[in-house]
Amino acid sequence: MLSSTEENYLKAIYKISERDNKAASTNAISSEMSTSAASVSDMLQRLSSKGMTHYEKYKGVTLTEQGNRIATNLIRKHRLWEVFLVEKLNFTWDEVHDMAEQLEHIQSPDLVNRLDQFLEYPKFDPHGDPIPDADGNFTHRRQIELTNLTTKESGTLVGVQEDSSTFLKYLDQMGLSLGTELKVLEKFEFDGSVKLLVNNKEQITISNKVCKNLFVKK
Amino acid sequence: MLSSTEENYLKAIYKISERDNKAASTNAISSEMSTSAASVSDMLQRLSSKGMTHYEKYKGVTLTEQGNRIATNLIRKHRLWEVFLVEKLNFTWDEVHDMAEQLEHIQSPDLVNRLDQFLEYPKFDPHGDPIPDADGNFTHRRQIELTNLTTKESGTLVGVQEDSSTFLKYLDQMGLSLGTELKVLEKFEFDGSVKLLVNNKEQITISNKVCKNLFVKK
DNA sequence: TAATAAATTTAGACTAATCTAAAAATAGAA
DNA sequence: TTCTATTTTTAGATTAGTCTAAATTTATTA
Ligand SMILES: [Mn+2]
Ligand SMILES: [Mn+2]
Ligand SMILES: [Mn+2]
Ligand SMILES: [Mn+2]
Repeated sequence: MLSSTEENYLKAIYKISERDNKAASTNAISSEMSTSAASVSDMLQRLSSKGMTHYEKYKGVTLTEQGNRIATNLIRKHRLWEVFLVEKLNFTWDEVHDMAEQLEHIQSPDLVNRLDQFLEYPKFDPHGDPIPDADGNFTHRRQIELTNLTTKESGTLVGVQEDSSTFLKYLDQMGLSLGTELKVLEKFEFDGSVKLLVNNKEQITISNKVCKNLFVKK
Repeated sequence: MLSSTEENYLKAIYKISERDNKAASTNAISSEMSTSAASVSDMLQRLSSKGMTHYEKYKGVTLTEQGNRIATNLIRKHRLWEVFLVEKLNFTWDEVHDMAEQLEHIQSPDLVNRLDQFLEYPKFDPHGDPIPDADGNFTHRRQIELTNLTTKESGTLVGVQEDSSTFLKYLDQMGLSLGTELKVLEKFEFDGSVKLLVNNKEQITISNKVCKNLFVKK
């Protein structure tokens, strides 16, 4: 059985490996978790001795099959709890992450599966992220960055990259939520900002940085 | 903000003070929590320096108003989560305690109240224990120990003292659950065991020890 | 390729929570 | 009331997780 701290390291390693498609470096983990590189280095040895990671000094870490299974299950729990908080307790999508960070560490052989059943097996969380099933399989969704749409192309907002509260509240204010229909009216070369038609009604302009954090389906 | 460990100490102190109607002794806490008396002694000083307890060396501890508020809220969270697990996720009453022990430590200003609303403000948990409201007020229930019923008296089972899984499973096997109608047919002086009529149907005999753990309402 | 910069690991220290063993204080019995 | 048993506290160690500073290794650049 792992501590919450160890579990968080596994999640960070999973996230980084997935993003960069290579072994997670000490510094990358350190910055992801806001801890010192020294602490990370220390923890990597412990996780390896517990069979959770493959680790060679100075070369970074990857998850073992067991480590991967635990990380995936944490993501499953995190996202199912987020669905619960939004669907059943009526929290907004910007409020749930911190609670889910705690709830994902609840140890119980059965709880997550009962929750899954209670929620009727949702495939995506409130931020559009896929929820792995009990075997760790994700539903793959063909989604592209909003920046990849060309002028006059349309798409549906299906996901966000960031899930910080400030970013999500900004989206709310702009009238953007999952399911919103978007049409690219104009792309400004100068700073990469984009003028959009939202749900065939309002026009808004958003920065390149915001665009990069939005996923759409054509 | 307190650690889970500190919170557990407050709960133990609350429980003991309530049961014995006096300051909780180091040994009582030690045995309640299965830790050494030395650890307890150490923790009591820390909790006092944080303003959670009134503590005088060798005299035991009581909770301050703040300590009491936190302990009560922990009990509120624990019991509401138990209701959730039984009512919504269909766990049985003997399965939920350990999960609730973890869930009660989730920190969120709002979660417990949303949960309370979602569950439609239950007044009692699956073991018949009262759930304090957001202000810390308990619904008092006039309940008596089954041992206090005399021969030929009847009552409804409304609560259990113990909530260990083994005890609850035993009750299930005997056909006893909250709401069950009981009539005392005979009391055996020799060992304090009692013959009962259950729901005006079956007859069972239970030991004195079991009796002491059952609460009924006449 | 050699020097320098960056990344990583090691060394040593700190805190929370725990323990055992020893010392001190309180309570109970003679 | 004095001795003894019990309870409680203190002393000293240990482990997980963290830190800063120093040492080491790897990568980059001249
Ligand atoms: Mn999240
Ligand atoms: Mn999410
Ligand atoms: Mn319980
Ligand atoms: Mn209960």
